[in-house]
Amino acid sequence: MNDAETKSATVKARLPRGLADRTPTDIAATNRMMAAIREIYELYGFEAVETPFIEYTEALGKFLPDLDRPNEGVFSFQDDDDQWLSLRYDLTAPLARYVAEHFDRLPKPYRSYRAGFVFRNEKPGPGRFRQFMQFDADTVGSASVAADAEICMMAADTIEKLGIKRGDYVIKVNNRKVLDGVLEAAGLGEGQNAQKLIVLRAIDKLDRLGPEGVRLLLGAGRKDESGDFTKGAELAPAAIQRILDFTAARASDNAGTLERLRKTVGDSARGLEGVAELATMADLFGTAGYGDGRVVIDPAVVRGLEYYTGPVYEAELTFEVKDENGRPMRFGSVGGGGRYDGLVARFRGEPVPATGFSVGVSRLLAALTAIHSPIVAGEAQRGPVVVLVLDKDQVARYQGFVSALRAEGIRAELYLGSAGMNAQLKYADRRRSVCAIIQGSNEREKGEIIVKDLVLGAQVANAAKDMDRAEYLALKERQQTTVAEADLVRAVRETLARHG
RNA sequence: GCCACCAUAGCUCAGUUGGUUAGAGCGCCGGAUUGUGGAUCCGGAGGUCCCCCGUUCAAGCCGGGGUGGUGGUACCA
Repeated sequence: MNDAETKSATVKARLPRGLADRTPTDIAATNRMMAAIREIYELYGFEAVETPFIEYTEALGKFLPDLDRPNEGVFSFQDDDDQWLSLRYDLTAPLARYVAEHFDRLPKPYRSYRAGFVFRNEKPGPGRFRQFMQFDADTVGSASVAADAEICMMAADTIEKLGIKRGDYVIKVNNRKVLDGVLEAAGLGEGQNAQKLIVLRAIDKLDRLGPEGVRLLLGAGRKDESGDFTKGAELAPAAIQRILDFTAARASDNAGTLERLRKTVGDSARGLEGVAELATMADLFGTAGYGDGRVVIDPAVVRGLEYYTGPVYEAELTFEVKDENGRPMRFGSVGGGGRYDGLVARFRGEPVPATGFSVGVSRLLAALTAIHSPIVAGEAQRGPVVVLVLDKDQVARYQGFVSALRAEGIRAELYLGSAGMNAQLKYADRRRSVCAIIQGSNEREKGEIIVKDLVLGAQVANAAKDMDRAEYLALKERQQTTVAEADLVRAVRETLARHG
């Protein structure tokens, strides 16, 4: 095979878009985040459960019966019996399936948490991935808004536990029933679900498009800068104004917001029920001390998902995140949730109230990385002790040093490459090893080994940039100690102890 | 899906009105030191200039088409 053929036969190493490899640093940062979240969730009395990545598509509610295939947004494939399977796109639908399947043996209300990757076949962007990690907590079997309020407060605790300061985030709360009431008052009744959905999506864009953009979407439609036209909800001007009043109803405090909401829903019974729920939650927040800006009622929050039936919540970072070119990055919410009283009922036929919250771990990690947060910028782990190979015919002897260290529980490895001493030390440096073990013929004849302290060496090198070579070499000598082979473990222990 | 912009070494980029053998910095590998990483100096490897077609004596550069990427927008069940 000539070069050209070799080249064309080579597979290009590339990752599909929207997916990411995780480096040791990423993994360590994620683990720290997960541990923090778990600690709060368990403190609140939630217990762990885990479901698989794959579910029947119909269990996820993503099968399109009219088209006889799953929704495009989910990764799907057919089993050998032709049944459609899908990768889960969130952790809520699989939980609903789990609870329905094991209903009789679960304590009710059932409080559980779970973490894992979810998959969405959508166009990726900054903070948007096709595989990403979520960390959810849900209470199934309680219709009380106390369950919703608790989850909002836990969300606040969780975000803070992740090292985000009070004031740098906010948990926004709204209620779908209030929105329903507003739509009712605006003349949109039961049968107009398609239009309701358009309204929902339009309100969801409020932060990007502003009230005027949303007004267009609620009316005839909106043409964006690129000339693309989005069809609107075709509502009457009075109805549009009522909806915009609703989204702008947030006042300086929760009591003021509730007062405005009462006016906006008019005499819609459902709307008033929603306002009453929000009032009860506001009381709970106030009593628990979360009414200080950590949890606020914000009617502009609706969330895009259809299945929410009552309170909805969203966790937002309030500081601006910029990319390396200084441009602001749009991350969206770093968590959210709400009440979904209908999801379990799909499996059981009887209503089972449920509410839950989801932390977008991947998105949060991306945001924290972008601002160089110390939570995610922790030092990479120290590497193992590296035993150098100076004489290739002495490998067995070197391997013996490695075994002796491992037997004492000290992480150690034999250099397995083929490079010279220089490169071997570079390797140990790259591995962030604390020390390297060196034995050439001179030492071997005396039954000795050298323990070279790489951390101390780095410190000396930094402080010694402009000394002459002789001085530099003299200092270098101090970074290594020569001991008898029998003292190997003791000498390594001392070196490790010096650097924590 | 629609719109805009972009594509030259592992990375960030330069490359003249179209003109021989396409460059820099960083990184990587090696040496200076029988046998000592990170500083310094020296050397080396590394390229289908995204692909195809066209214009031309001549294309990294011009034209057309494609592919890929980025951003916005839509969709996000």
